[in-house]
Amino acid sequence: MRANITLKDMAGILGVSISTVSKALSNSPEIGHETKSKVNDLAVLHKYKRNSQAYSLRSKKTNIIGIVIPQLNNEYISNVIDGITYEANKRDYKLMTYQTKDSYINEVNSINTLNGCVDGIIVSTAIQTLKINKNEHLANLVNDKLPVVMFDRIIDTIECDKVVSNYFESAFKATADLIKSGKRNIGLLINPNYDYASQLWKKGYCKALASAGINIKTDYILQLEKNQIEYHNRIERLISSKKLDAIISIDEIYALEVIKIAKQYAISIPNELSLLTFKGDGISKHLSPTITNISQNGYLIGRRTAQLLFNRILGKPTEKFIVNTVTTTTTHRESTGRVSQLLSISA
Amino acid sequence: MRANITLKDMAGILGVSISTVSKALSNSPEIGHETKSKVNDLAVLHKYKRNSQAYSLRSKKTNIIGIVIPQLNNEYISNVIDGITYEANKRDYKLMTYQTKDSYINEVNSINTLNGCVDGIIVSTAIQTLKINKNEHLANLVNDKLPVVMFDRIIDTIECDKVVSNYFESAFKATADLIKSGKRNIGLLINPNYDYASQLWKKGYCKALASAGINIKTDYILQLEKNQIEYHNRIERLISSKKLDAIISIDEIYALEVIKIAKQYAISIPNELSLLTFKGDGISKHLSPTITNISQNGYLIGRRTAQLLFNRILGKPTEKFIVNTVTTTTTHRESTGRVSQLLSISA
DNA sequence: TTGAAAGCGGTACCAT
DNA sequence: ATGGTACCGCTTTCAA
Repeated sequence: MRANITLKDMAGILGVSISTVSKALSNSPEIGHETKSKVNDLAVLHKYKRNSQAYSLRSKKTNIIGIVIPQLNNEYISNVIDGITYEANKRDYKLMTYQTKDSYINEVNSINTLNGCVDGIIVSTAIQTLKINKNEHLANLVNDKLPVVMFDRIIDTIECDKVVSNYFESAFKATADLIKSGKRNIGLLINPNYDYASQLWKKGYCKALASAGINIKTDYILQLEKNQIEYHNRIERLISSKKLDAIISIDEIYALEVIKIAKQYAISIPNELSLLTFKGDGISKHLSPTITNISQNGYLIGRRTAQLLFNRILGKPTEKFIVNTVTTTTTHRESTGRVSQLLSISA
Repeated sequence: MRANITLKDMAGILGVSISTVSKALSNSPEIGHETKSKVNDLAVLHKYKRNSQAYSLRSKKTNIIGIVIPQLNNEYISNVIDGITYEANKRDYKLMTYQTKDSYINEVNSINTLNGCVDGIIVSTAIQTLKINKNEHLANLVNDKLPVVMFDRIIDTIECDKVVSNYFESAFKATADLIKSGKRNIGLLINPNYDYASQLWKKGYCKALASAGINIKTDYILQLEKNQIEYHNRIERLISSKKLDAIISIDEIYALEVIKIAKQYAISIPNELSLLTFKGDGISKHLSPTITNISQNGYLIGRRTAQLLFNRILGKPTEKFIVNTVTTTTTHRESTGRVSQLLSISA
């Protein structure tokens, strides 16, 4: 830790008291113009930076917010963090970011590390946490009155502000568009029910089919888990049956699997099989065929999430907790050629 | 910031002095067994956590290290951070991670935010910083005697420890393997010379060609920039000339571009064109064809980098700065079918 | 308008 | 073995 110049040093140099220097720097009306400019000049000259530890100790604020997310490995989360960073910088707050790699124990450890040294925490919970359904670590934060905001992978029972995407509507529209373009046998690749988004994707998908009078075939819905090896086989079985004319994937990796398997079985995308994916903003446009994708506006989600958190940290405490929904953006690409043509949207 | 129990509180409860409590908790030999266990029990009961601000103020250490990297959006960097996290947790250090999105001004801001509130900084510098060749923000850290370690995107003139991959050897071996399998017209997609790794890739590639007595064709070497739109056209021109029988790409996105263009020109990978990529650990195995890739061991790089940093922070100061090289791992996949068969390696 | 002093929560030296 | 005290750098109340 670098030894910066302190208020005491500056007071010594200028022959005034520490309190005078402190007040001058915070532009207190108590201090005369002359003194203020003397102090400010010296501060600039010596690149004075307030010691954040001392300030925190005194003020009981750390000016740090914690972020706990499953993985740092994609374009979307990178944008979320960018959005959070923007809001944090604006308020002179710093960030501590931890990834859990979707492990419960990592999540608990990260939360514990953060608790006590941050003014608020942003969480998108690990798959494993959802799966085993243990939330005390998060409930404790709320009990401790530490402001918490969850996004994406939220937990209903935790009482805090939340930011999500319009999963239901996205799935409904994606499905309805496919139906409009003549598809009737649409596969759905989602996560198990413990995943909040997947539940809503399923509902939106089912609603769209029902609205069109199409029977829901449960074997067209695959609730997959990435750490189970057989997920590949399940997708392969579904595709090789050749019953489908479209597939909606909630996950980019599953979509890549679909492309690989389709190629293997000489099924042409999009001629025989349309494909559309959630997530995958980073690579969808670089693949061949380019893949239509529904992307979450990560940057905006990050900003909203941070704004809600700062409202709790700095602001007027609102009574009710808010669930803020950010809309997704669909980018039509080659993998749904007919759909895109019909809707005459392109990108 | 949650109000935790303090030493003073505990001293009050137990009717002993603050110093006694402090010493008991740090297991000082000065304190009697009885007192120690009384104090420890109470600490556990009330979940005592040392106030890190107060500790930092006193000790002049923040127990935080800063990380400044270009982007958080890939598997590799996620693993690097995992490695750093492991070493940091071991020493009870916390992390502040900032991404620059490859912008110089973001990098300067991140560094400045971090300087003064961390005990050391790990940097992989932004493309723009390399391009405009401005380093004062990093040189200043070194001058301030703040421990710095750079990895991957390093800057030679900054005097600090560094961790890199064996770029030269990787490129040499990749090229030599392709030559061994009969390829003679090998394209190379790299970044401009300001990128340290690209320079070495080019050298390794040239050396391998020279060793095999193959003339180096400079128009087979494309030094691309992602933010320039024409990078796609340059790749397309190179591939559509149909002069190549193999391509080595230093970047995953360029490799995806190659696949797309090859498909467009009905050039079969790997039959007519072998493809091999650096980076891309996340998706190479999910594409079709699966892509042979040379991956950097992100986790290990993270650990080494952190170890070097902690040596400087905590340890015996070594005189000389170290450049630590971590070897890459080649995973042979479909995109270099013949090469992989010849070398009888698989994955 | 300026300054003295207390205190935030620890640590460590020096007494007892 | 235990306690008193000074101090880390800053903010803030109260006094001058």
